[in-house]
Amino acid sequence: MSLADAFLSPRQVADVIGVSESSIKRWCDEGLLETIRTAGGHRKIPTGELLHFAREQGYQIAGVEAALRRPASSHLPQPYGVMADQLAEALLLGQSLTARQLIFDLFWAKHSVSVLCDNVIAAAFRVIGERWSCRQADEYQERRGCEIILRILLELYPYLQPVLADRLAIGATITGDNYKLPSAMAELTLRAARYQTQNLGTSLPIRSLVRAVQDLHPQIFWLSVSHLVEYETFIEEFAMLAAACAESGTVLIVGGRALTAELRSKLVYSAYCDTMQQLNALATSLIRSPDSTSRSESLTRKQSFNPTKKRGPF
Amino acid sequence: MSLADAFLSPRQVADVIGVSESSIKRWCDEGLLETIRTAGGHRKIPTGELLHFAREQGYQIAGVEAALRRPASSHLPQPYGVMADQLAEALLLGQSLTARQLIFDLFWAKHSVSVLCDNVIAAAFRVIGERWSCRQADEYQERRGCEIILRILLELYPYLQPVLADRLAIGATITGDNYKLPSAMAELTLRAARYQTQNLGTSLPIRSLVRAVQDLHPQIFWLSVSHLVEYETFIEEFAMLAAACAESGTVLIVGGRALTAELRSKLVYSAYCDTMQQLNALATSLIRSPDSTSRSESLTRKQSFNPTKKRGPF
DNA sequence: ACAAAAGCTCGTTTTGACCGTTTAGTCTAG
DNA sequence: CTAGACTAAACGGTCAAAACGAGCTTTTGT
Repeated sequence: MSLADAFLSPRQVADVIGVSESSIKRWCDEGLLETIRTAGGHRKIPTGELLHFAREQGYQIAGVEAALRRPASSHLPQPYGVMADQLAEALLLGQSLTARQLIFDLFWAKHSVSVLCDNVIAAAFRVIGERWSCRQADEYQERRGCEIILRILLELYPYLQPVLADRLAIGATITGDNYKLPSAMAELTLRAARYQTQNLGTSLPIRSLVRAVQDLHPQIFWLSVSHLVEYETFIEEFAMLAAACAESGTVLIVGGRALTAELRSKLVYSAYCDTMQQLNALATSLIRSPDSTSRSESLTRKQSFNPTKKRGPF
Repeated sequence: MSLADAFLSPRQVADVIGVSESSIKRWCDEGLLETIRTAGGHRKIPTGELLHFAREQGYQIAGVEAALRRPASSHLPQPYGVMADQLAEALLLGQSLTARQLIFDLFWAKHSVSVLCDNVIAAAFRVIGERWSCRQADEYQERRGCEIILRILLELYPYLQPVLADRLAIGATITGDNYKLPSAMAELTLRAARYQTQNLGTSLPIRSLVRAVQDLHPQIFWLSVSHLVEYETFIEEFAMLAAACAESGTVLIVGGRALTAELRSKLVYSAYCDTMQQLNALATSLIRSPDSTSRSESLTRKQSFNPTKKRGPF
């Protein structure tokens, strides 16, 4: 557990995934595994990179991982709708292991986290929402399912590629909005896009978010608005947040089902995202063209990332 | 972070970049790392030089702060107060790695999770609360710290003893109470006491909690009440929950700073816990004498687990 | 059969563990 | 407040184990 495990030698990596040391070295040199070199020229592989590589190549990692995701489950690529239904079922019943298996199988099958969030997790919660409105599910079942998913999402982090230096994204939800899941998915998506992330939590006053932007100067600020209590004050205070973001060169990305088109017309922001895939596309494009984060342009040019009318997970 | 971190020992540098102390010393002597020598001949590496070297070699040093925390100069078990202060500091600065290292160090040193929750985590948040009331800390810092701790606590689960069969504990917070941390600590404590746990989440209507008890028939139901909005209806609805617990032979354990002595006098429950250590003692005693959960006795005999007046973490 | 990928060999270089000795820092007694 | 005692950590040096690179052999997949 100590930090000493941050880097591994080729021998260690070879043992873990069960190939020869030579292969590891070759792969390192070919760039399949991101490695650093010691002063003397020895390769060092960051543990995170190993986990990412293992998923990429489909290698099973000896030990805990193998037990966690036994290949027993069906390898047939089921359509997302079916997976979402299965996940919804498992979550309603509180079967956290089944849910985890399901998510990990998909993740291991190299589905991107943004796709996973949109097509499976958000979809599952839409199913759960329908059941709930039909009185076929109780509130505690939905909430328990939410807690389960939140934990599973956290378990994915170690398998993501290492973060890029100087790429910070922070985010939160506003006062009165206690929906953790959309914000958690946004965080995961941005982390998968190699941003270092800090989740400030739910139900924070915009006043405090402004200070966070001023203190941390993130490249991205995500704001998830699933529930809105004070319409007027929100519009007012949101302007302060936008101003702070403009000031620090931060891209302000908003999302959430409480942001109706009518409300959005009264807000100034950098981008609106309906889905995690849009968020992913946006985050990736920002890395490729870092100049678009320049102070002068970040808030003036609204980006449109809303091609579909399908209700998003935010 | 203490100020005296201008210079590092070879050991510290070795920990940060993940090589042996010998290598660091060799590199120093070869001039790859510029070093100062003390009068007695010990090497001292300026932090700036380390950062420069790491950048040169491509090392990602995420855990500088964490490693810098090591020099504590003595393996003497620091008093909990000091640890709590250090943890509060790290959390306020958003240094998740430092916080994690700190918690894990204590955990590895075989401190029980309940002690850890009470004397370090809860204590740290009291410190943060004081800072906040003195305007020395912002709300987002407190909330970010809370998110960080929640994740660290989740990381501990894999290291706990397996659960005992047929020992289920579920819990939640009531509508309007969005304090996740006390409930999360309660869950961890019960899990450490070998209960299978299900956290239903925050801000749930008691009506739904009743249904959860009826559906799941847990041995324990924990209810954390940190914030109370509707005093009267709470008293009323709580009686329903107590009745449901009595019905299913569930031990109803309550806690939280919103439960004043005056309010408690109007409630019927199995036990009130001020601290996680009390909760732990209670949970353990229930396993040893499972007959005490029998339907007839569970709610009639109130247990007193409140020997101190110290404000608890609930 | 054949090309590409994986694994192996070998002489050289780097690393990390070991160990007896010295320094730094803390604690206690005068 | 200083002196001496004591412990943890750093020192220097040695040496076996491990990693390096380059070229060669075996396996795999079509």
